[in-house]
Amino acid sequence: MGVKERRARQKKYLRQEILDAASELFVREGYENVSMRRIADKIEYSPTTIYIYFKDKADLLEQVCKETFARLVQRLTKIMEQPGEPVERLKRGLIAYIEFGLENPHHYRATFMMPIPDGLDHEKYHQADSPGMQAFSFLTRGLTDCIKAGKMHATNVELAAQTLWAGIHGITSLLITQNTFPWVGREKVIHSTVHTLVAGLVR
Amino acid sequence: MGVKERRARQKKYLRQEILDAASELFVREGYENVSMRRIADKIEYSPTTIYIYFKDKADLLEQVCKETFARLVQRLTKIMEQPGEPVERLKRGLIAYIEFGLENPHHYRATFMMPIPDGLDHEKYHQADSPGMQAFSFLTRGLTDCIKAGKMHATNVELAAQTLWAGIHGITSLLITQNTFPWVGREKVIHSTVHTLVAGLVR
DNA sequence: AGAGTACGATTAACGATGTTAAGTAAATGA
DNA sequence: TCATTTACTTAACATCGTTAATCGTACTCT
Repeated sequence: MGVKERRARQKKYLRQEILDAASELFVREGYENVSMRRIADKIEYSPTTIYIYFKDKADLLEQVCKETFARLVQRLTKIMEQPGEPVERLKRGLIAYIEFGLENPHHYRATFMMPIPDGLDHEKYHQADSPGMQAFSFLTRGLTDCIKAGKMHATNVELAAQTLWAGIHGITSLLITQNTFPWVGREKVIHSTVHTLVAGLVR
Repeated sequence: MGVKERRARQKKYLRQEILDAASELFVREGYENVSMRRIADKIEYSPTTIYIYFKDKADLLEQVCKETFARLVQRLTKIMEQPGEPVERLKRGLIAYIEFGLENPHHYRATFMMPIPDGLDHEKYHQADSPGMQAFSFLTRGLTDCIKAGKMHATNVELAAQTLWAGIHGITSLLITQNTFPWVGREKVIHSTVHTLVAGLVR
């Protein structure tokens, strides 16, 4: 009776293969420069096959990004588990977020720099279990840790977290899109942003 | 002999008409949802006519954004001319920038949230006279005003300006793309971002 | 005034895109 | 063994940005 299962396994395998091919192409050339036909060529299937496994191109991208951001969550978890001074830990988390975005510019762009599709997924998009939201929740956790340790005044944690997010998203996205801008130095401006944000909050 | 001039005037007129039509459509529906044919329909010309006045669709968008950002520069100039406490003035400028971005989300997205085209315009893109750079220069000017007034320590003005830009760009772009996110309140988070940034810098 | 020309604008077409409908062939279940 | 489901493909549609070829006319020059 293991037939059904074998088929399901094969199906899952091809799905993953599509995901991998799409991911590699998206990473290398960017979402809008990759066509469904190119992805299909890469895995040596017909273009329409992809539509059996994914609703459309946007859905495919969404799944690819989900995978990628799960890795970010993993990385942040590791940082937050480490002991030590909570403010320094928070800073390390912020920097990890930024570096992750710069390592995966196309995925980052797709998840945080694209207009949310017109579909009525208004709620679905910011569900707590989505990798994006999970990553965000690390901010509030890191902040409460700082407050508990008396390193920060407890005003409005949610507001502070959103402020932090804005800041690190800002430098991440700017470095991605404006990479020809005469930055004073990538590392420098990353550090300065993180430092300024935290300094502005601890005060 | 005014013939040449009349023709030039007519040409300029149509060019402006294309610009206006494109701008309105871009604003209403976003760059990628507007086709050349739609723009042509709106002004009741053939699609190919647009190519007489603009190199391609990207060029058209660039010119549209140029126009829009000239308005931002105008607004910032007005703010910077006003007398008063320089830190407060800087803050007003930052908020004006953010509000401008939120008022013109499609243009803002086009100029600051899109990957810079592969063309070798690496230098052309960040020329000092481009509206984007002009807007940025207000930051350094606002900062030096603060330093001169003794309200801020003079460390690295350029670095501080870039940090500020990252921050205000962050909240602007996030509010544009993640408009379904459960923000604690648009005004609140804008104010918090601006406040945190300057607080982190003055210290 | 008439021939030549330059130029604004158009028609037609190309290649590529995302996506759907219809069809095929093989594996499955009765 | 025959019907049905399943995985996949071929063909096609509508639309896109863009180019080439062409048309018509207002202008220039002799």
